[in-house]
Amino acid sequence: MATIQDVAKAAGVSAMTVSNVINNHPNVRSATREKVLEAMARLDYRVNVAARNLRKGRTGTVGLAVPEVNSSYYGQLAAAIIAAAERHDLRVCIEQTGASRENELDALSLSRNRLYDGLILSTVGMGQADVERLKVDYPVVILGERIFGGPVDHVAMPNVDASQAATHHLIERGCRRIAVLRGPVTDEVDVSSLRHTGYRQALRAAGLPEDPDLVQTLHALTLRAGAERARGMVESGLDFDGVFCVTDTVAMGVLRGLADAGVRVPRQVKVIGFDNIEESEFLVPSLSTIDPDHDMMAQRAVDLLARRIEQTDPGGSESTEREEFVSDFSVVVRESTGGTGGPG
Amino acid sequence: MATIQDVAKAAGVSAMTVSNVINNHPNVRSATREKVLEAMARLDYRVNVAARNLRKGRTGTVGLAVPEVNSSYYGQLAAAIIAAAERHDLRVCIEQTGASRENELDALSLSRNRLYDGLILSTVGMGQADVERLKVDYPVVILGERIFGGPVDHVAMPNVDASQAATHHLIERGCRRIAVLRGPVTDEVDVSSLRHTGYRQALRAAGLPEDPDLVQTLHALTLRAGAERARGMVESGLDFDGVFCVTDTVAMGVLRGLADAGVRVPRQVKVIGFDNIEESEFLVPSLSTIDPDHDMMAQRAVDLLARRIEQTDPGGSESTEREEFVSDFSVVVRESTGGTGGPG
DNA sequence: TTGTATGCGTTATCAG
DNA sequence: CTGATAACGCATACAA
Repeated sequence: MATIQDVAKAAGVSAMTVSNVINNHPNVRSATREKVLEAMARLDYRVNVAARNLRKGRTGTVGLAVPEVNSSYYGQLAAAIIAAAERHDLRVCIEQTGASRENELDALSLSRNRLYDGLILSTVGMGQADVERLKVDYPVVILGERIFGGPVDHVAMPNVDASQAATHHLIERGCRRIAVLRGPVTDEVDVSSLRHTGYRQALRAAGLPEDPDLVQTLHALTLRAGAERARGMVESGLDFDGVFCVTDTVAMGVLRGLADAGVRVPRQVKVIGFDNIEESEFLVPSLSTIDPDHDMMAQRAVDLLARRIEQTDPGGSESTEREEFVSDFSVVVRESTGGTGGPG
Repeated sequence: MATIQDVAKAAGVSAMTVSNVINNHPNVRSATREKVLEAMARLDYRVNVAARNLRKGRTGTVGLAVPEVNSSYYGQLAAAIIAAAERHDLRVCIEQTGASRENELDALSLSRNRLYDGLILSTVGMGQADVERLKVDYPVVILGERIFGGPVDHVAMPNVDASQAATHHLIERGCRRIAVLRGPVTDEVDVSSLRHTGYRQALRAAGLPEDPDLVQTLHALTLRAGAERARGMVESGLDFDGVFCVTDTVAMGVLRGLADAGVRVPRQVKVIGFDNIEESEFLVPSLSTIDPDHDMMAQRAVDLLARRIEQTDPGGSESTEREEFVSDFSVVVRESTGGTGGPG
């Protein structure tokens, strides 16, 4: 493999000049530049990123720690983040944490030994008690629900408000006995608890009672769990006419489970989810849901991280206050709540 | 940031000894080891991976170039590959190529400037004409359909056989006018052409005519394209009683489109897909499909790549013949072809 | 068992 | 505008 030295020799210049050409420094005569470029092409020169990283103290790569990529939600989030990072000339390396607190702390505390310039961490296992662990000396952006007021930038969804809006939408459509399908109860503030809170607020605002039987706790927010629970709810004779699912994935399972149980959606039961994953529009019936503007969230998370990374530069700008960004949202009305919104 | 030198000073030993401790070399007295570990902990020492990479000429990271991660299929593939890579102590960095030939060649010819020890490349844009470009001096494994007999290891699906089996299944179930929904016709051997071939073989084997009207070419293998085309087929009065979709994503769209058009599946039309993405089981009706054993494919791809990487080591084993691995497959019968296979 | 010296390939500094 | 020198942090011969 040709090095800068080899190129320099071949072009009859110094290594420094080659480096200047590579990095588009202005002070290079175009004749010299030509010579160097020719030599580089001839020797098929490639920069050695490891050497450059060592010298610059920067890798041009950020880590993205998410529970998994093989789910619609995180897959789409990852894609949006990769795209946003590209605009900052950053690569993205994905770490799968499996939603375990240990793995999240791992990704955080090591950040893979400074393999990354910064880390975007989607917290679903860590909690408020771990907030101290966020005090690390490299750029971190938290993407998620479980940590607030931490020492790092934070991008979150409007979970409570949006869930209230979703539930309110069901009420508007005439539902009076609305079930909520949520994840396990922990002592953390997580996606489920926040969205559950929004659900309760909507019931209260409408003067509807909160029936504990209508609170359905799943062991995991999966297709299968949603399907099984929906079937179980019908078979057990539970009286309900609406379902608010804390994720679209669960809602998709619920649609399947209700179909199994012979319940018609939206006629007998209306269903709404949360996330607006791509598939929702194409289900039968198409799924009403909350759209939290993922692209914007991804963009902001990357922008914040990139800013922090720049701040660690020698000539970087002043360190600024920690930022908390909450995305916008909208209610997407489709067939599962009586809308007409199938695809196209 | 503490370096090995700082630790050495703090522990009263040489940098060499610290290095030995870090890398678990045997020849260190345990007393010395303790001292060093204590100093490392006290200074919060982290190895500088850039320096180590430069020194070792190896990064411990492999690239995975796929068209996108925000699709069920590639998301699930990526997850499987990340998991398999972990077993080899390799990190995975995902490059999204957007299915463009240029980006694929890019990922290949640079391999990001030796940022990766090797590359798993899912080819959907490159073609046989680009086979020369695969002659690079670092480990590459091709995952896909469009390149055969190339100079690198190759992991592929049993596209033709499996598609024949899928179509045969429709025939068995009584279909006589079976449409195929495929991607754009190129002059390459790609997913669509191979699976289309399998479809034709099944028709021929059953003595069924090949009606060109039943060959439906989509501009893209997306949910929307599938849905729109299915609707169009019904509205145009096309006579068909079965659909073979070259991917589950398209099939999912088709189920939606047929529902829009008021066509009952499986009663009036039977549908089968290809890939067995996770969602297929939970659709209404659940989707029959081909399961090509993705985990096995991912595992093999990573194993092959890891082997090549080892071979580039100074003390590495002999270079071996290029390998071509074709996965197994099975037909998964669910409701969309009259099976009972809903979830649970 | 531990230490010394050297170089991996690049770029920042500063001198010419 | 170009070049010499040094240093980034680590790991490896080799010496002690």
